[in-house]
Amino acid sequence: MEGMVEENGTTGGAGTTDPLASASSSTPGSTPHVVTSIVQLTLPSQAPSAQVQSVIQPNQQSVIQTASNIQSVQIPKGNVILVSKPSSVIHTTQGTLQTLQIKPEPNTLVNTQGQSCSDESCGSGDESPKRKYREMLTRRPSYRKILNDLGGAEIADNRMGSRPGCETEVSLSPSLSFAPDFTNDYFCIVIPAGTIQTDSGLHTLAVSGAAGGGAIVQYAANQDGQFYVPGPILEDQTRKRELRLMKNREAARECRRKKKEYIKCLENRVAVLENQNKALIEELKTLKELYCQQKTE
DNA sequence: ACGAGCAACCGTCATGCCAT
DNA sequence: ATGGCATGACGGTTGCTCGT
Repeated sequence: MEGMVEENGTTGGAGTTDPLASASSSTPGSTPHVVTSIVQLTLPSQAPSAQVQSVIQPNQQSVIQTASNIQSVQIPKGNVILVSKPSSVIHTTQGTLQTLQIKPEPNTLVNTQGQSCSDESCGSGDESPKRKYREMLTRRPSYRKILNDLGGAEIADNRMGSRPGCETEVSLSPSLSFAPDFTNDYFCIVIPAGTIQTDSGLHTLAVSGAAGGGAIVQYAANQDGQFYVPGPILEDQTRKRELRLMKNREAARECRRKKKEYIKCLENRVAVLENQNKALIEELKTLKELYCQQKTE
């Protein structure tokens, strides 16, 4: 296990990396005990030039390293991961999910635990068609749960800044929506006439949907049949909704970013395992030949 | 040029999970 | 119990490719 020949794939920028292709297109070395291979890995939100390489070594170690600012992480199970980007999730050849937390000094030890991927059951008494349809679909374990199972990898809190221009639409019920008019300090015309039956005076209206969170809105009706909602109350609820939508928007962005990273790491793990498999097959072949030679002598 | 098909991305909603 | 966060699902938009 002394000789080392490397195979090195090439890749484009972060958006065009295909670790699977780069891994499968390579060929193992011809030296009998060579089981080292390099698979390129590009982590999301890195500069295109910041490529990452994954190396399988004879003792089945897995090494992932970037082109710059290399930090090494020794993993007890015989995996070595070199990364320069925090909050990355790496699958190693051991079949375990590795979560990485980069610390200032190199050779940082990271946790190595198995990944639990048990499905969640989602029973519910709600029998709405949409709910039924949703229940038909399987729900993956959340990335947060996976990370928690792994011992709590810290995801960098690099959220993007908020964007202006949120909607002002407020949903009152599945069939009602309106655009508040804040030119009036006290009441806004909110609902077309005829959508709700009412008598005169002030009424209360339950705001439905996750956005509203079951809030109660007071409203009044005029002779034209138009409904009014007290401005300050509506303004407050609209502000809360906008805040929530904004936060959720950013959360969705972050979630997608993590998901992409997770998928890339899975793809790279496939590439690593393929290379490892290839190398082991090669080694087995060599040992068989050696055995046959000795047998014939 | 134009429409269909597709993939990527985004915002929103619904809901599970966790901390308090 | 409740609020906040994370994420799956859904629908819409946009850009690209390809066939006509």
